[in-house]
Amino acid sequence: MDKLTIKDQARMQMEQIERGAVEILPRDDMLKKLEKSLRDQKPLRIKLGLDPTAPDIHLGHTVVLNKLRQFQDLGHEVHLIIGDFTGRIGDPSGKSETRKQLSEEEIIENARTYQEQIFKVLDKDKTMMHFNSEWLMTMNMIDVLKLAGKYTVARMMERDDFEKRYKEGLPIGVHEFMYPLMQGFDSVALQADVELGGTDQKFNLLVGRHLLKEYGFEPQVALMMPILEGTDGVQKMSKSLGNYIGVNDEPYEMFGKTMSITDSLICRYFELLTRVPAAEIETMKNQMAAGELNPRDAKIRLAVEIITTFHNAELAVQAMNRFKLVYSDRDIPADIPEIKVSEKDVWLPKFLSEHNIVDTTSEGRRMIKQGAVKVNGEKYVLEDVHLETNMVIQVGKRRFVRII
RNA sequence: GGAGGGAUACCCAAGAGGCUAAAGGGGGCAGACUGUAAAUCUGUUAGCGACGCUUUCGAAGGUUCGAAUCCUUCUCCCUCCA
Repeated sequence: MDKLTIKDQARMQMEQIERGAVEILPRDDMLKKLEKSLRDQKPLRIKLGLDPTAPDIHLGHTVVLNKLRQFQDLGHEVHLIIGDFTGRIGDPSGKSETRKQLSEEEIIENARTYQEQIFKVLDKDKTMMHFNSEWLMTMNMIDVLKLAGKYTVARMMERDDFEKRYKEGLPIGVHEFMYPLMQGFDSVALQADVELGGTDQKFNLLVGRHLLKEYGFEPQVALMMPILEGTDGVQKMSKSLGNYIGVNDEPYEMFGKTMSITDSLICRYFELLTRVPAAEIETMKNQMAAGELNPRDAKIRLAVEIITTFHNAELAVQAMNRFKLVYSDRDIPADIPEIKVSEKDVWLPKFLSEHNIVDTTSEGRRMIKQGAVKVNGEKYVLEDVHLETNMVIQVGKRRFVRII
């Protein structure tokens, strides 16, 4: 192992870097940068920009974070940029409408929450944090115009979402044109070697590459990771769509959400979210196709892997057991919320809404009418109920309370 | 600056004075089924101690026995022309 040439080492790094990546632009530059880094014994500067809009990180974000972690393990430097300044504009990427602008307090709070979660994946000691207000805030109008002059409206309009919005008659704020330029300027400020992003970031990443050149630096390489589909299997995972699994979700919540993904997503999740070797994933895929492996069991394993990563193995097993109890055995879990009552004879819809088991009394009535309510495991169709100590009320499959 | 067009529930989208708490689709929730919070099918999807009442069709006024629908003003968006 001592006699590996620099080219060989670079190739080995490249192989790891390419795993899971959708596109590396340009690939040759990546390889050259790796070689140079090895030769000069100087780590590459890997950049990732974060828009502090949603404070909660979900598994979709971790796809890119995992890749960053890989770079760290290969000895490179990770630079995270909290877009505290750009967050005030809102990234137009993949949006059919203009984003809300954030207040300063929101941004600070979100950035703080971000950091807490990010280090579940990244190595804190090898990560550098920046706020892009550091350099964007101090620019004056001349600097801004100079920056704006580096790109043309026509090229800006090439961007998929701008074009689409324009055609569909949806508004595009002029300030939104500045977003890719500012993100690109972040790369200039950092002199980034590589910038990571989802495939939706392609345009922004390439603008960064262009700007580095314009400002007389070595252009960055753009590395794009796939966008993870949410639990619905159709749209990308996002908090606003509600199809996400958050890294801060409780183990049981994570388990359930993982079990709710569509079967066709199982292998993809394994590939992008776990460290299960590719060969093993391939085997599972074949077994499922052949009917030898129940997709449910594959999902159980997936859920355990995910919870182990973000919590620990013990909690993962607990969550699994609870899930099996509730769904496979149709039983009542042990640790359900308890409600202390003084009144014994209650109107159930009101009771359920008062204790946040349903949102409104109307919904409560609906649930009863639909046969979704069970008392001590028996279907309950009346609206009035006489409560007793230790009585268990269930609404739907996963909402339980115990009366004490 | 001028001329047209538009805003409907969580989202998309019908409706053009009473039959509209508002079609249809998506999403959500529930039931059945099972292999699971998968797939499929079915139901349901403003609130209220409720065969009634209250709020809801960009906002505010007005016409009318009666308005999402007609009128006025305002806000926001789009298109074309400058």
